[in-house]
Amino acid sequence: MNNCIVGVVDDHVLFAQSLQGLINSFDGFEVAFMARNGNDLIGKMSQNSKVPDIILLDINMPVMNGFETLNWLNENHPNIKTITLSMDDEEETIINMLKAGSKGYLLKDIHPDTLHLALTEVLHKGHYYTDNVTTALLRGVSKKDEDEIQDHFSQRELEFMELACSDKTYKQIASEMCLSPKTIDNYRDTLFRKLEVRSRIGLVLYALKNKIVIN
Amino acid sequence: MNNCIVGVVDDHVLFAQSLQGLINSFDGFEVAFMARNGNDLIGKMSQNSKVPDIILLDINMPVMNGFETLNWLNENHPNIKTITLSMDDEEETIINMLKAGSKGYLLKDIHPDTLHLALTEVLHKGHYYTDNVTTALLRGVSKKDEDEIQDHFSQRELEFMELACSDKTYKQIASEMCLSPKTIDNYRDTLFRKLEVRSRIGLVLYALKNKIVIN
DNA sequence: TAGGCTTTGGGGATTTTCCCCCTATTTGAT
DNA sequence: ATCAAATAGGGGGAAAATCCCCAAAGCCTA
Repeated sequence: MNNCIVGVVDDHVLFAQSLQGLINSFDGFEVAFMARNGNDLIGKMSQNSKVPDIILLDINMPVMNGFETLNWLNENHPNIKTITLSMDDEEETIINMLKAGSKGYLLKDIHPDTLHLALTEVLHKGHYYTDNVTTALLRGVSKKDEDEIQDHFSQRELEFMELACSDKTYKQIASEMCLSPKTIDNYRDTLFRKLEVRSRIGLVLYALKNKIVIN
Repeated sequence: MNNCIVGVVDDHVLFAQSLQGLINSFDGFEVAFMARNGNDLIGKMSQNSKVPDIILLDINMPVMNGFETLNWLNENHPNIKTITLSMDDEEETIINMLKAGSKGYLLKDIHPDTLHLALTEVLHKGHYYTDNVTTALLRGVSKKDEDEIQDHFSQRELEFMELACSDKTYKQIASEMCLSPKTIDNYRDTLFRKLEVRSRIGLVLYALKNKIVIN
């Protein structure tokens, strides 16, 4: 059985080197090469004959960051599985990396055993998702906090927004809200200005993106 | 230290009873009551003085199903944590239960140890998300498979749909696609009929819901 | 009690969208 | 070789949406 080849892409030399030592100590894993950013990786990938099975990828790197690197890998080496290894636990960052196909998202302060487990799982099952990943994804599907929404929109505006996110004309919305179409005109205009959009489509996209209305 | 009180809501008597036996055998857990569906639960909750900490909830039940029951619990007993226990591993079902606030989603054929772990984690951390949950959520944020999309829409239609999901007029879209506005009219009409929608909003909602265009 | 916000409504004009109708070329499949 | 799509385009009209303007009642707060 051959070793699982791992690549490390991180601009923090000290961290990357200790990571290499750690991974080489894992049975069945070996670090084939290290790169300081995406550009460096591209260079090393074209020279090196050993294509890695798994790449550990930092996000914040100069020249070419982790997100760009991941997209390049998807295009050029779709079979390589990547695990993001970052200090950033911003929800949006996590989701962006997952959307781009990262097979795992680990914070840098995890226990070495977790890294070992992650590598093993990604190698055999194809992915390893920790709690932070699921939590981020979960917030992505659920409605924003009512209180937070109500700081920015009145009750009536919210009702209108909800109905605007549907295949209905304003006339129909007006009658559902028991209002004159002219009043609906008014809510629309107010929201357009408030959200700086120029069309109902813009309004709908805003409402969905910000989880004010759930699709 | 008091035992963690567990409620079981499931219409399969045999399963519910063996589940009760299993949970009672776990150290620190005890089943306080069982209900055959949501309605039954509501009745028992009003009589029983012992409010459970955790409720194990089946989805497919007569009279009042798991989803409705979960929403009732959210309204009336927001502190009770629920774990869904179902045979259905449909992605949409999973996501709906999670949106409604289920703290875990287990398939009925899991190992007893997993149930024990789930109960313990939900009690202490507030949630227990297995791989099936994360996978379902992940598919919810990522674009549908290109091949599958292309079975239903032509390349040009997809380009148009992408642009239609933005705060732009058809005139602007036409010029971005280097087409006459009349041609855009045509793509719109074709898609409206194909998707059975009556407005651009409907088109946008379809594209987003079906992950054809990612927001 | 004055100012501000929400809610409600209207006038009027301009665009945009929607919904039919129609033609023609190209390309791929049967 | 023909038929079915995809692609491109057009005419014309009705309906909706957009974008200004404005007024007034109600309600809360400083």
